[in-house]
Amino acid sequence: MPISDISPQPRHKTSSNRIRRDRYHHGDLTNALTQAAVHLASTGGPEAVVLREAARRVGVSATAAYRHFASHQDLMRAVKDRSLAALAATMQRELAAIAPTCNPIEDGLRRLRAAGNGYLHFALRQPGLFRTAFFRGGVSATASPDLGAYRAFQLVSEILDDLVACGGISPDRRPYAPVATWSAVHGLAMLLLDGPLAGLPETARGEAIEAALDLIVAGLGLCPPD
Amino acid sequence: MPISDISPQPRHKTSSNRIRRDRYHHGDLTNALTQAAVHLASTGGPEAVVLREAARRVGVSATAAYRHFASHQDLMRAVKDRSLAALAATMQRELAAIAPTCNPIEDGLRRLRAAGNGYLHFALRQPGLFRTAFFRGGVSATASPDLGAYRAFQLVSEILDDLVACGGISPDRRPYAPVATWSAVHGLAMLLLDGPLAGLPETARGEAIEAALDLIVAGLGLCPPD
DNA sequence: TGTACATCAGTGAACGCGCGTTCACTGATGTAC
DNA sequence: TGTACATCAGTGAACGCGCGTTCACTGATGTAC
Repeated sequence: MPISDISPQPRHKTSSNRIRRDRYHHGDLTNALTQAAVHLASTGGPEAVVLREAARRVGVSATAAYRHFASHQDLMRAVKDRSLAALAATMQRELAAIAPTCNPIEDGLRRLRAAGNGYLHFALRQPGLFRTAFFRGGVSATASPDLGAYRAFQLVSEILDDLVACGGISPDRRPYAPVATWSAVHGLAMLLLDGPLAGLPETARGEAIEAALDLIVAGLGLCPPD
Repeated sequence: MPISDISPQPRHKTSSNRIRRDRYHHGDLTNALTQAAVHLASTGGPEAVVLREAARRVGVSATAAYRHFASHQDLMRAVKDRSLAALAATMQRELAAIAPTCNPIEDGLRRLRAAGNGYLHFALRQPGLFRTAFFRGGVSATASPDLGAYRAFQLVSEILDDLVACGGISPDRRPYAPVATWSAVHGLAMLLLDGPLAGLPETARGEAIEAALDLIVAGLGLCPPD
C-alpha cells in the first residue's frame, strides 16, 4: 500500500500555514501523533495503539498529546478514520484499473468484483489497519449508523445503483443488496484474518475469494462473464 | 439461550466421580473457573475474561487457577471452545425445529436458512460469547485450519452436501459453497455487532438478515420457496 | 520600533490501577504396608 | 485396622509491568499599545 493512503491530512494548520519542525513547538503534532499511531495499528492492530508509544515515536512527552487529543479514545477514533480511508483508497485504486467497455452491465460486474477484491486485498495486506477500522473498543456505535461515513460502502452502493440503472440487476433486489454484498466480503475477510480460515494457503485463499465473489454475483442475479 | 449451552462438561473427574463442594478441595475447579470465565465473556466479551476475576467469583485464590490452567491464554481457549459449542447448539436447536417434508430440496433449503438464522440469532443474543468465539488474542492460528473443530461449519457443510446429493445444488458449486455461505452470514453478524450496522433498528436488522440469506440461496443456484 | 503580557504548546514527575504470574507454604487425601 | 507419607490442591503476599491520566510548571509566540 502506498504511503499516501495513511499520510497526514492537515487537521490543525498553524497561522503561518507552514509546517515547522525542530522547534520547541512541533507545529503539527496532531498529524504526527496520528501518523505514529496509524503505524502502530498497522503493525500490531488496534491493541497496539498506545498513546504513550505514539508520543515516544514523535519524540514528545506523553502529556503533550493531551493538547491535541482529549483522550486515548479520541486518538483511536482518528486512527480508525484513517484506516477506513485507506481501505476505501485501496478499493478505488483497483476500480481505477478497470477500463470501461461498451457494455455497462459487463462494466458494472467487473467493477463490483474489483471493489470486492480491493476490500479483501486490503484486509490481507494491512490486517492491522483493517482490524483497527472495525474495532469497536470504546467508540460506541451511534444510534442510527451513518453508512455514508464508510466510503467503502458508498462505493459498493454506487456500483450497484449503476447496475440497477442499466438493467443488470432487477430493482427489487436493490434495497439490501449493498448490505448483503458487504456482508459476504467482510465475513470472508474476518474468517481469513482471525477466524478458522486464518492459516489457509495462498491458492486456497484465492479460490475462497473467487467463490465469495461468485456467490455475490450469482446471488444478485447477474450472469458471470465468460 | 438455555443454561445447558454453556454448562460444564467434565474435564477432570475426581477419582470418586462425585462433585465435592464446601470443602478445602473444590472438586471441580476446572469447570467452575471455566464457567465463571464464560459468564464474564458473555457479559463483557473476550476482554472481560480475567483470570483473577473468575477465581474471585468461584471463591478461590487466583493462584489456585494455575493448578488447572497453564496460563490465562489456556483459560481463554477453554472459554472459546465453549462459546463455539454454544453457537453450534443454537444452530442445532433451530435446525431441530424444522419438520421434514417429502421434498428434500425444500427441506435442505429450509435447513440452510435455519442454520443461518441460528448463527445470526446467537450473535445478536450472545454478542459477548460470539465475539469470544472468534477472538484471535494470543491463540495463534494453526498452520492448516481444522474446520472440523468448528461444529457450526460442519453443520452447514452437511446441509450443502445433502442439497448436492438430492440435486438441489449443482456439484460444481459445491467446493467452496460452505466457505462462501459462512462468509456471508459471519460478515453480517460482524457488521451488526461491531460494525457500521450496529445501531440498526430491529426491523431493518431482520430485513438485512433476510437479504443475506436470500443472497446465499440465490447465489448457490437454489430457487427460493414460494 | 520596542516591549509587556496573555495565551498557546510543550515538560517531567507522579499516581493509581489491576492485571498475570511466582514464591514458599499449608491443608487434605488416599494408599502402601 | 492403624498409620506414615507422597502427592495433590489449595493459600496469601508480593512483584513487575506499562498504561492512561493529572499536576504544577516553563518555554515560545504573536499582538496590543
